[in-house]
Amino acid sequence: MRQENQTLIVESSADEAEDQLEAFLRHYLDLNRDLAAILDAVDIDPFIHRSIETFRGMRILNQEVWECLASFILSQNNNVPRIKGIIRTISTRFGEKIALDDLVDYSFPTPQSLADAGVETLYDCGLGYRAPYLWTVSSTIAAGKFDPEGLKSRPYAEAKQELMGFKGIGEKVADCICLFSLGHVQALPIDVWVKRIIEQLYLKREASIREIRRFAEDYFGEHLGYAQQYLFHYARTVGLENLLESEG
DNA sequence: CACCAGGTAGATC
DNA sequence: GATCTACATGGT
Repeated sequence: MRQENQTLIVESSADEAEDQLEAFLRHYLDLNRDLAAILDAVDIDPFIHRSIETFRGMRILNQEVWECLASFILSQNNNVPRIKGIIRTISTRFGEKIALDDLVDYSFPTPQSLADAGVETLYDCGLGYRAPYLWTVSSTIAAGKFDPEGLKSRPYAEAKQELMGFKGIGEKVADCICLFSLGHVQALPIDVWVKRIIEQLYLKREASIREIRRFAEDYFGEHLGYAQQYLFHYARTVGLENLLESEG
């Protein structure tokens, strides 16, 4: 998939009809959402203004629920390169091989394949203490006792609560799943970065998770998740210090 | 050898 | 509820 100016060019080895592939991609890339309206609504101060100015067009993907859920369980108290490495490892070991011309890659493993692999094998992939978390959810899904895709029909608060029922899924990971795979743009995953951003840019002091959430919900409103994404991306790629300077 | 990384569970007050 | 700590692993 590549973009040339205003055109997206897609090549696929799947045997789907063209219009189905297009419909899928429109949803996956969140193109059906009125981004301009959202950015307009959250563009309320110099910090987020600069983030929007710099990254206008960035959208939040609607990832597959299972892949998103599993990936964010692995993300807890972990760094991005290692998270990527672990996902790469389990995909190579338990996913399906996918080929397009001379490109070869592996799909994200199914719940069943991870359930079959067993906890010990997952430890071997370097998951650390997250191994039993991932294995348990995998097994529950494989046994038909939980349907991740079924969460799509539920309101934000319900989906979040159900997700938090699993060991290894706390508030932050649940919010990631809600935002990145269920389309709930009011969800706010508060990780160390979001905490830092709200504290340094807005509150000018240390604050608890509860305080951060209360402030951000009140301040940004219903499109909180998108506001977060623009600030987060600016802080991580350009730098939080650069945002601080954009005041006034 | 400390400290950190897209946190969470369990214990405790 | 708010606060404290252990937790696997790999990188500075």
